[in-house]
Amino acid sequence: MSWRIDVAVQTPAHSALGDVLSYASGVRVTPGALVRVPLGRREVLGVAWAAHQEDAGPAAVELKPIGAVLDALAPLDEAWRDLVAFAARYYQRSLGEIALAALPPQLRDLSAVQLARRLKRKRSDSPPGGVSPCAVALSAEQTEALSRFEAEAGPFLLFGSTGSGKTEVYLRAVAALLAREPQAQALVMVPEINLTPQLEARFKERFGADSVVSLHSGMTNPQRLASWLAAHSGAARIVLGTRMAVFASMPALRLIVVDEEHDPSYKQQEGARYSARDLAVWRGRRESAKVILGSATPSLESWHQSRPAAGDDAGGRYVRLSMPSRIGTGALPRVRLVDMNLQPPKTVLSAALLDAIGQRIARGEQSMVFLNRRGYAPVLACADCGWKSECPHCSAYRVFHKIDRTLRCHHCGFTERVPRACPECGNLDIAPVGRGTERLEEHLGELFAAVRRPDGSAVRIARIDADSTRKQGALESQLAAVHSGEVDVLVGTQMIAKGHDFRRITLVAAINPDGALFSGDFRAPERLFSLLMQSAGRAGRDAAYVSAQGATAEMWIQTHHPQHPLFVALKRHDYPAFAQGELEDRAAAGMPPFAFQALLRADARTQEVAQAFLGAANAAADALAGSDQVTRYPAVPLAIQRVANVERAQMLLESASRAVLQRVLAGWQPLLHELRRTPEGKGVIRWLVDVDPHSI
DNA sequence: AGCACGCCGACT
DNA sequence: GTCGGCGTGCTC
Repeated sequence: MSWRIDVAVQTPAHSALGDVLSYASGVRVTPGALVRVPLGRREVLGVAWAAHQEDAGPAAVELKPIGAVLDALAPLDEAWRDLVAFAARYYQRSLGEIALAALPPQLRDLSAVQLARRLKRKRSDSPPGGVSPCAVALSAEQTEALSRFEAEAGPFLLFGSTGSGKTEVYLRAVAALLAREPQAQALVMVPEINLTPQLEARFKERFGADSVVSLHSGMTNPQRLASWLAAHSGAARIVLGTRMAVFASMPALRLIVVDEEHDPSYKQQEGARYSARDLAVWRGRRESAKVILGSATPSLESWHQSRPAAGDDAGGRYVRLSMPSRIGTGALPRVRLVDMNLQPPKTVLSAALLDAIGQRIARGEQSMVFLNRRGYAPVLACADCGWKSECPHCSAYRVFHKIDRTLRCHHCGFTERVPRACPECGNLDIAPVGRGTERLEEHLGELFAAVRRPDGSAVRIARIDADSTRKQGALESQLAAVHSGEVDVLVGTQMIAKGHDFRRITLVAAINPDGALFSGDFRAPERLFSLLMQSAGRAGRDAAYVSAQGATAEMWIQTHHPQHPLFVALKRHDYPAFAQGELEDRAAAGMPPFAFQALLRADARTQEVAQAFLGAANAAADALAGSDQVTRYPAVPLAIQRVANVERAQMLLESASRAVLQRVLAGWQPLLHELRRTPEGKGVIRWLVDVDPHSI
């Protein structure tokens, strides 16, 4: 008796190979089993997807025999395979690409024997797990949210302001689950690696170190394999991780938490461009696991999808659980708008803001100033001939980093020492234009050089951004310095606005947030509002500290548009008002969440070649059923049109129906593969489809 | 994606 | 005369 086994292997999307490759086997291989199979001249890891019994008689084609079956490991279950299959289909990628990316990288290199040995070693330690009860009393809002969570099916949108105690709700929900069903598993996702350690600590404290494993790209390969195996075997109760964790194999999954669900990092931006938040909701429904999406500023998609009260059928499918109040007495910080139109021209820091920071210094409190631009200045320019520090490989300026006197391209990494004189005309007068965090740090240093702290010492200014935290452990040590009070004024990018609890900060300032108000990206206001709300949440987290100081926590915003509805809503901490306004605009303009989008992008040596491919692709789509219900916009260059000498162009597709858009995309895929072999496809370096794109 | 094959410039 | 550049093509 012989079998044909269909195996998902890592076939790249461009290869136009089928979703699965078929191999011969003398025995049936269980779907979901990990196998090693020959592919070309090498042997690769694959996941058995289906087994077909071959009729006796001559085989149509001679199949290569399957290699080793890694049967020390339980096969990936059907629910997991369904999730992978759905993600592959929805995001227009191959099955194998998603499946293999979802497995720990080390599994690819391990032989069957090595894996068996590893598993034997693992089994020896026995994890006893005890849930330590929590002494903290719940607020009325938390109690209400939890009881509705227990009573209803969800999915739930936990709309809780910063400091309202969302994490405690997650912990209780997990605790209740494990009390009811000790062998159950919960998946908890956070947007960034930086945020895992403190959450991990809280979960381990509550549920025991052995019950919790982490899964994110900052871990070493052996660590990731160990965590993955613990999840897959069911030994781990709680898996805590970043977006990749949505694909963790968890046979007893009953609960999924997506914290800060609005965060853009849940959308993968390269390779398979999936949204871990959306997949989490899909997975929850498929596996009957309850899903909680938590945020103080939900994505407009989730907000639109949620209904405010029980039994209210208006709105969407999500149950909205609101926790508007901060725990304890800490009031939300007062928002102060500085009208920059009334300031002297070229003001960087208004006098009123400087005064407020000075008062904080005098009282021994901390301030945080953020600016979304790292480096010293975004451009270096020649006053004489107009030369600017363009990157020779990208359509962008190289940023001036004063610290090491370099010009660095933030897109391709091209770095050179700053020229002494203008490379065009030899003029020595080349000057930085605009400012980044480095220059802001320097500027603040000058402004406060003469100021003394209460004990007579000099004011201490620190900066946290991607440059200052490049080294391993640098972020942790810099955060620790802020926590221990070694810093008076902290300067940084949005990195400092997310998640970290700075208890002694009583002032947060956004220096120049206006860029996002009128940018071409329709999601920019949503991101700005969320960022400012989160930043405001950094101030005065420690209510006891703030009131003991007699201080008021404040969020300062310098803007040329103080009447902008975004700021008006922010001033009142009124996310619902902001969301309503944005949703009305989106509805009127026929944009998400009222329409569904996809991008086709092409990269080539020249813009013409890239656009010609998109043009041909557009024409090819005419023939597809449903294409009349999909608006196809003309091909345009990307905002940054050239990166590392590659020209990039894209076209947008939009439809009121997700299903129709999906159907068109699915039908398009083979046509796009064919196009590559036509004259219009020659010279295209790569093309890719981005479903539900985040930035367009 | 890998990893081959395949046809043109600077080296022992 | 070879070593090696990366252009094109294939992988059940």
